[in-house]
Amino acid sequence: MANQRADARRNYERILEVAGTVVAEQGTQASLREVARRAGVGLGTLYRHFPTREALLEVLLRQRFDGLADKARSLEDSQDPGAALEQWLRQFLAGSTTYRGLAASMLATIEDEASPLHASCHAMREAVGRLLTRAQEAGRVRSDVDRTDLFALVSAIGWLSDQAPAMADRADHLFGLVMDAVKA
Amino acid sequence: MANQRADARRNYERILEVAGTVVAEQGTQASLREVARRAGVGLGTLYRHFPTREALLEVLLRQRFDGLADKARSLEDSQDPGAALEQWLRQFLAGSTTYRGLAASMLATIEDEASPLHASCHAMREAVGRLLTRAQEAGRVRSDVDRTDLFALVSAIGWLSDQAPAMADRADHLFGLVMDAVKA
DNA sequence: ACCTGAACACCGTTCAAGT
DNA sequence: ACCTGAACACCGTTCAAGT
Repeated sequence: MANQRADARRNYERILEVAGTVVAEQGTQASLREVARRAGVGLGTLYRHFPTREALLEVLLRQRFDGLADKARSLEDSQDPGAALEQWLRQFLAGSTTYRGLAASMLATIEDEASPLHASCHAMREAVGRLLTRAQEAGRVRSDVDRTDLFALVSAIGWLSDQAPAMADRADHLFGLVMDAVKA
Repeated sequence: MANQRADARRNYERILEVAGTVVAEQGTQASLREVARRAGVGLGTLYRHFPTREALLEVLLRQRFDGLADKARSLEDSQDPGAALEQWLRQFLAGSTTYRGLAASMLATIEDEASPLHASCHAMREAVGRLLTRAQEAGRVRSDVDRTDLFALVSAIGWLSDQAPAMADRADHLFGLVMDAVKA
């Protein structure tokens, strides 16, 4: 990392920066060719740094997961565990609708034990697990619901928001329904 | 329709038949080139009969919607309106997980007033609307839930099933949670 | 070490040329 | 009237050639 050539490091950073922009514009299916083009870099250079599209997306996702993990930890002291969990899930939903395909990418990464982001996800999963356990112990959430159910249902609402503006408009309502489903 | 050339009609039927197979194998994103190839037809012929991928999928979807509309009508006489609605939604879910991308296509078509399948969808929507109203009048379903909420939530579970085997494995459980969400 | 872009094998879509 | 496939403009991915 530290001992790589300066141009290589610059290219890496530049690709990531441009990828962030292009993915925000076009979603996770954005053209990698266009990323290379706009980064002013050869196509091979992009592939050298990020062998797969996943590898590129994963780096973009890492900050997102770390931020969500921090948020979960900061909510652990809340006096109202039910509200704390709901607040965190709402933040997760908001984050997963930033661009098209993100909800699917996040869900895939969360459930992928082999992902390079496993450490980062693990921290987030653990923190959310504690929020969930506390909410369940307070009798606010059904005991037959686990973390994965929550990630799945909220990601699904994120996906719905991608499908049509009419769906995005009722995302709040659907989120409310799902929260009611989960409550004890 | 009736006065078209015999070869044209044969091609139309052949393309549809092959498209059904290929889409079942590869999902809604299947290569149209491969459909034409396997149908033994020029690429231009496929485009002449089906100007867009949507046009092709729509024909494949039509039978599905008609079948679901029939099913809804047959459930209208049930003594248990809550169970009838749930049974129909379960069938909708089963149907929407037949191949990858189907849940998204169905949801898009249902919500698209301009679709050529509008008539077909309309019949289904009306029938489901009656099932829903009866369930609500029987006090079994929340009054703040509409048809679109149901289509959205169940399609979302269909989408989840596409994302990973682990999700497909818990589709029943998630369906149960959503049903509880919707109940009065 | 690292970068570059041509090369390959695919797409979707259009349209001139055929029958 | 309809069919065909070459042509065009894109992809993702690899890799020989350069610095």
